[in-house]
Amino acid sequence: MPELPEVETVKAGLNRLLPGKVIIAEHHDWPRGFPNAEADVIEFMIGAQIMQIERRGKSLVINLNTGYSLFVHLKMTGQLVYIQSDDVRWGAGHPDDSLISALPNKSTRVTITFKDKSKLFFNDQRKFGWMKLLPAPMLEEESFIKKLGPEPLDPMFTHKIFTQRVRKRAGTSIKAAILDQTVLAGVGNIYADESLWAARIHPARRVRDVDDNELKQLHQEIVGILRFAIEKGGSTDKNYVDAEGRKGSYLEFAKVFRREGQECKRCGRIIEKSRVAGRGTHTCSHCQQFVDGADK
DNA sequence: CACTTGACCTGTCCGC
DNA sequence: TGCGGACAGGTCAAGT
Repeated sequence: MPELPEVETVKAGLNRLLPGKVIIAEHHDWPRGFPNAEADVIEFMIGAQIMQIERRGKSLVINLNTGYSLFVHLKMTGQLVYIQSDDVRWGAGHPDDSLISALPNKSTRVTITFKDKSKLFFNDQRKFGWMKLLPAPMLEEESFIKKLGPEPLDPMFTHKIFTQRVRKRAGTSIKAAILDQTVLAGVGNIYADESLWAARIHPARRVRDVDDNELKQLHQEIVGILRFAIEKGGSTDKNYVDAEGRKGSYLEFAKVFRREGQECKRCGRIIEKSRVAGRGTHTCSHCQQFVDGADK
């Protein structure tokens, strides 16, 4: 569920909290959550100082002063939560209005302890997320990063670049095309549905049946919605929290996502839920007409 | 090669 | 109340 706005929010929080911290210990109990955590690798993070944290698509890069970086993907239910040593949520079980009451909890996969006794917890209920410790040159060689498309919020990402890249997926649905991380990096199910509603494009339409003006509009909506979602701290559907355990509020402003059965804010018709590109998909059947191409 | 589907997981919800 | 199954959706591998 963490998509670009959520990961960007986590990144900003970590950048306020972590730089300068010195790692003194690492603990993990889910091997696939930290697949290269052998002792001779971990030694490159023990004693290391945290530098800047970066984001690429939906993944995070926590740079260390040893030349190594922690490469993290939160996938669907991953969280990176930082807790001061005197925080009541740390093991005390004091419920509050955040989603995090006590840490570590049963979803905690990795715990990183700093010299000042504060901790960073990597929690992941569904165990799809992972982190890897890699030297900078290997990070650039990671096929996952190499294949990622452009960053939507980069000023260089114009509607012309967007159109050119989306058109390479002519035979697939427009929703599948914008979810493809090699076309552009960072859009997931929530913002795909929201952008397509805003641009009045039915998600199941083939790319070849969507005209250039529509793609230009879609590009504008994607960029605008991602920026707005970052302002709102991202979307919390079930699990997502930022680096301090706080929920995001974008879904209060969502027009279609998880709003099936409600009235469309533009035309008043009922929002429907269907399945497109293998994902739950929310549309207004009036605002987003499904038009099949005249060919075939 | 282009594209779709299933696997990876756990927690929740729904019908019986 | 319990149980089976569907569903949630990011990414990769396997299948068509």
